[in-house]
Amino acid sequence: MRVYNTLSRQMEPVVPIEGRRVRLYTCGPTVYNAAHIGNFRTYVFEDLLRRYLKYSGFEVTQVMNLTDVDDKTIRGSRQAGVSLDAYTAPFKRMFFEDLKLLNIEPAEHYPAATDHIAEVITLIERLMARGLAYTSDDGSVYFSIARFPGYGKLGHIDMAGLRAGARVAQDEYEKENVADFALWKAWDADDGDVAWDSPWGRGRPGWHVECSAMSMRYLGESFDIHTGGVDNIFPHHDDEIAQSEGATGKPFVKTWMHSAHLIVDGKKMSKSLGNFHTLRDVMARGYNGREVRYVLLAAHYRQSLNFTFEAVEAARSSLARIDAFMDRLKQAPAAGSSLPDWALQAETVFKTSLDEDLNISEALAGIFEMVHAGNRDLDAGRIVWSASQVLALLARFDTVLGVLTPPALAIPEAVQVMLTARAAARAAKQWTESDRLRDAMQAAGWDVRDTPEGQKLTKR
RNA sequence: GGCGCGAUGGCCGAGUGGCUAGGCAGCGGUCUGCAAAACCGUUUACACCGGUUCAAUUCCGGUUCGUGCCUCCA
Repeated sequence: MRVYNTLSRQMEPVVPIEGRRVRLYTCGPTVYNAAHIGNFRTYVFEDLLRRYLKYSGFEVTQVMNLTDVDDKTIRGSRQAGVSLDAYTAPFKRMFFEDLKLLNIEPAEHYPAATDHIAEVITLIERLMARGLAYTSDDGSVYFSIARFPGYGKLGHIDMAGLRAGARVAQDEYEKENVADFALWKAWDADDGDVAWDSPWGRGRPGWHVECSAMSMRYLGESFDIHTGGVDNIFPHHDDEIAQSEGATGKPFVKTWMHSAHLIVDGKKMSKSLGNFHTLRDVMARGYNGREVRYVLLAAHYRQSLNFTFEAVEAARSSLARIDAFMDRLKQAPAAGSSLPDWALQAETVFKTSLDEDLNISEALAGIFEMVHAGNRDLDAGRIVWSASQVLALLARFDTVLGVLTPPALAIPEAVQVMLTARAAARAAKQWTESDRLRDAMQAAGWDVRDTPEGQKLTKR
């Protein structure tokens, strides 16, 4: 398996530092609101990576952090008039619910920043001891980028060429260099009661430092893969490299992987354009997590993805096609004991495609070609292969894709009654009554079609 | 200004120096009481201008348009 490493800007083979275990750190959410579908694009990409590593025979230890203390969470809790914990708790809960809706496999660890203040302080002390950090008069601690050679290597930022721009806050005059970043922020009135004791006085951690502290705690000082959205390359991930390598003197991360952004209707998602969607917004329009997952999954992770409701509709139809094929396989007579050639080919395509930087589009194309070939055989009654083995192969694909298993159908009582009545009407060849019941079920959101095995229901 | 990415048929989205990606939608047919599903067939491509080459959607240069980052945004 090869992946694109942002650090080297090249494709590189995945070779774990230790044995077959891949240690993976994935930047998680800041829990100050409901995550939007753009966030989930990244989490779905990370889930694909995790699942495919396992499919390829690696073991995975994944960490996803929860940022539960920063400017936004503090501001939110103050506005709501509740404690920081009380403010972030529901967003944490909602985040895990959303992961479940999208069938994202749980990581091994979900450390929260507020539970790791001790680790943060220890890390800052190491940086102080090595002369890479300094305190300001108000009791904040900054990282000195001038004392860390190679700062900006991930984002390929040439610090000499940076414009001293409008986005540098006015009140940060205490820093030696405008690009120095806070490791520890001294308490001020806006922080309310959010503060921890430290050797430098009361305060709270800077943003970047939590990721270094928590990744080292759970994955060690050097680990295999670190991921996030492209916007995190600089400064966040470059700052992590500076802090971590500055403190340990060891390489921090071997491979950096970044997902491109999602756009909506061809434009950047923003609240002012009215194209800003949370997962719940999309589901409120009648789509399910599986359909959304398919849309987010189906495009290559380094390509920006255009999210439209038309695409969700297309995802629904595509999935229905696969569902119908799997249904047919379940009904197929027991015949041969091995896989047909077209299934073996799909397996090869699946592997060679995903091996090459997770080329999901090609892998899915391989599956659709398999559906096509399988249907043709089924129509022709040319079944000299084992349907159950084909189903088992699809199930193995699904350990990676997580979209092939349709949600269980809970048929409402009223629909069940109509279904039974319609079966009777059909037996008596009362077509008018049969059609009336079909329309009624359709109005209730259920499509019914007639097959040699009887009626089949599909939820719309 | 610096460092990047992209432009493929009605829509989404792979890929390749010569050989049908795939999905959705459309059209014709088979099947069906009628449908649906499925299958078969089928229409619409590689932004523009040059160059390299026997051959360019693919490589190189330029143009246009879009887009990301450049100090706490996945």
